[in-house]
Amino acid sequence: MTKAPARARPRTDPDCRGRHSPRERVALAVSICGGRGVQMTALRRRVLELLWASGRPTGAYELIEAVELRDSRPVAPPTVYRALHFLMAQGLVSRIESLNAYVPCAHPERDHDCLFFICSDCRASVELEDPRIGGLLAEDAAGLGFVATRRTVEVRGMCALCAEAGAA
Amino acid sequence: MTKAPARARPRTDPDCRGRHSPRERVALAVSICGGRGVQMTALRRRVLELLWASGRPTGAYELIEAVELRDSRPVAPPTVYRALHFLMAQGLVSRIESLNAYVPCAHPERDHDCLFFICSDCRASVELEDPRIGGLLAEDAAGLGFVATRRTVEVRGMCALCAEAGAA
DNA sequence: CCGTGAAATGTTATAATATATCTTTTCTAT
DNA sequence: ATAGAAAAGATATATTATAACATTTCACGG
Repeated sequence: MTKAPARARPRTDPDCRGRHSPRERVALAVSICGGRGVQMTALRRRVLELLWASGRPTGAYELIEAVELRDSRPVAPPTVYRALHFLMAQGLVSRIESLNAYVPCAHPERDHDCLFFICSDCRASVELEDPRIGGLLAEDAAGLGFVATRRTVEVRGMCALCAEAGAA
Repeated sequence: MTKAPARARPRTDPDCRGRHSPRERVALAVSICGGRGVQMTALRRRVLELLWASGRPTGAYELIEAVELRDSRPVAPPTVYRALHFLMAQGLVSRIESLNAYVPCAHPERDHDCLFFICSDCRASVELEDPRIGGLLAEDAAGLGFVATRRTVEVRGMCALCAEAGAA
């Protein structure tokens, strides 16, 4: 008699940054694009690098400045917005709607359903996967006859570090 | 031996509009504000009325025009934005982040956790309550030591009516 | 009733975010 | 090499939201 399959559990993965460097992240993205036959151009790559380097949700205009700084040339908004649209379409970046900001996706290799915890204090965000939530949303959608294509789940509040600092 | 408490179930309530007129909705809001000792002014009330009348998520600038039309006078953005902030603070209106748009809350009398299903085709939105999702989010937050204050859950896709129309 | 202070609103200007459109460059595949 | 497609550059503008300060309104105590 085999063991019952484990219940789906949230995949806490708050800081893969510690285990995978931005360089590795970008290399993975390049490889994913290669496998899909889409172009990870220099600009798109630069935007992704900067997002990984930033460490927190980053606005489009901040990215524009960062690209200008890094590449020593003027860059207009559509340039960066186009790169962001591409990266989002490839699942390499997510937009945090409640911040008008962008974050690199921790696990682009999996087909994800991102769930963000955003600290109102330090503005950091943590990405989690919890397949149970997707399951409930699917169930609710089915009850409405609704065909879901995209899910946005964002939780605002205070992260453990800031709560600790505040309590001190 | 008493029956076990029923499991929490989603409260499907896609169209209370059919059962409660906008007038009733606004009257309820007025009464809630009265009970809280906050002022439901003419302007705030007008904005709420227009949101109920609209029947779909409505942008701030659309509301500005609607107020101007209804009240035959020019209205500047801060006027409407302030009313929206008030209504959101009272739980009478929610912002749909992924649309930059506002909707009246179906059940301001309950302390809710709104969950929106937004049709990309007809732009309508349906509000649902599913306490199970709040529960999972709370659990995930606790696992991170995160203290949640606000939840945004938005599902994009196609509603039953549009899917049907499209399939035809 | 009247004044007073707080809350709300009016007014003007501007910030922040995002896209439309057209041109030029670069890349891919033959 | 070169044609066609994709990407990026450039310019202008649309959309969403707030800052800052002036004026009005309103509840309440005198």
